[in-house]
Amino acid sequence: MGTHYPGTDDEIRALDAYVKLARAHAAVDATINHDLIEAGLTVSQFGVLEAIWHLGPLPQGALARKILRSAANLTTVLDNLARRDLIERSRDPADRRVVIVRLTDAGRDLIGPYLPRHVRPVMHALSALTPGQ
Amino acid sequence: MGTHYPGTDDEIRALDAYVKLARAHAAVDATINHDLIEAGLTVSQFGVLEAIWHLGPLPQGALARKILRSAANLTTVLDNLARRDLIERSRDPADRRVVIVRLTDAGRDLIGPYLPRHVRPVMHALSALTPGQ
DNA sequence: ATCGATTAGTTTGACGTCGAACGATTGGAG
DNA sequence: CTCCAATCGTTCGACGTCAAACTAATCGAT
Repeated sequence: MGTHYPGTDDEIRALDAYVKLARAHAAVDATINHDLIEAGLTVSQFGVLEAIWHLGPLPQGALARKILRSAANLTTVLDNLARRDLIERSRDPADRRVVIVRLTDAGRDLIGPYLPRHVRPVMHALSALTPGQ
Repeated sequence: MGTHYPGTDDEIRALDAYVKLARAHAAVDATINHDLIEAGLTVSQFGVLEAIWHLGPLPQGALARKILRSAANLTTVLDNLARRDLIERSRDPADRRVVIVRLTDAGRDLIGPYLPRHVRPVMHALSALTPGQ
């Protein structure tokens, strides 16, 4: 974003820290993204699959909080996963407002073997970074 | 995203660090976003206005690199700013491929007085955060 | 002078993201 | 039992974001 604000030393330090933080996150995210794209997944999609892989079928609301997204957004992300038959949705019989999200076999096949492979790029991106921070 | 990966200590530490980084960035960004929304600006729009406020009229490409966005994306962001008459675009007579972006009077009126007010929330978000990091 | 390679921006298509408004369902107060 | 408020998820509208394909313009080598 550029730090051209002519403020006090404190202000300049704060902006600097923010820019560093943003860049660090962007750098790691870029690596992760690149890694995920090869599996045909976005970060949010991966988050969903990872969550239900480890925790089992979940209500949509819990899932949204888990991956830090809005309920509205999760609807979209799940639509895209469901279109590829990686997840399926079903009403909770006990409370018919609730939608339970579960992995399909195809989803399990995709995310299961992928998890171990995914960790390495994350570690690499971080190790290339944390010294500077 | 949740750290449920059952890996080595190193892997768990790396994922932890990543999650912390992501959350830190999200937290600061949320505060900044909230602050900007009151001015009716997105982060990218703010970045554009801030850049040309400090640096003067810029070619679109330079602007894209400055705010770390793709050229395609900048086209969209500038469209939205131009629709509100906050910036204007003109061809560079010396190289007619180049589009020069400049602030309008309305843009200057909006961003000029806003800059000092904008710094405070950033500092506040950061100071509430950096101890944990 | 010409033609191919390069560069600046735009368009297109796909996905993400949110807030606000909305329909369906549930649970509680009376 | 009835009705109203709260909750869950979807829809809608607006914006952001990128890669890839494209147009226009420029530059360079022949």
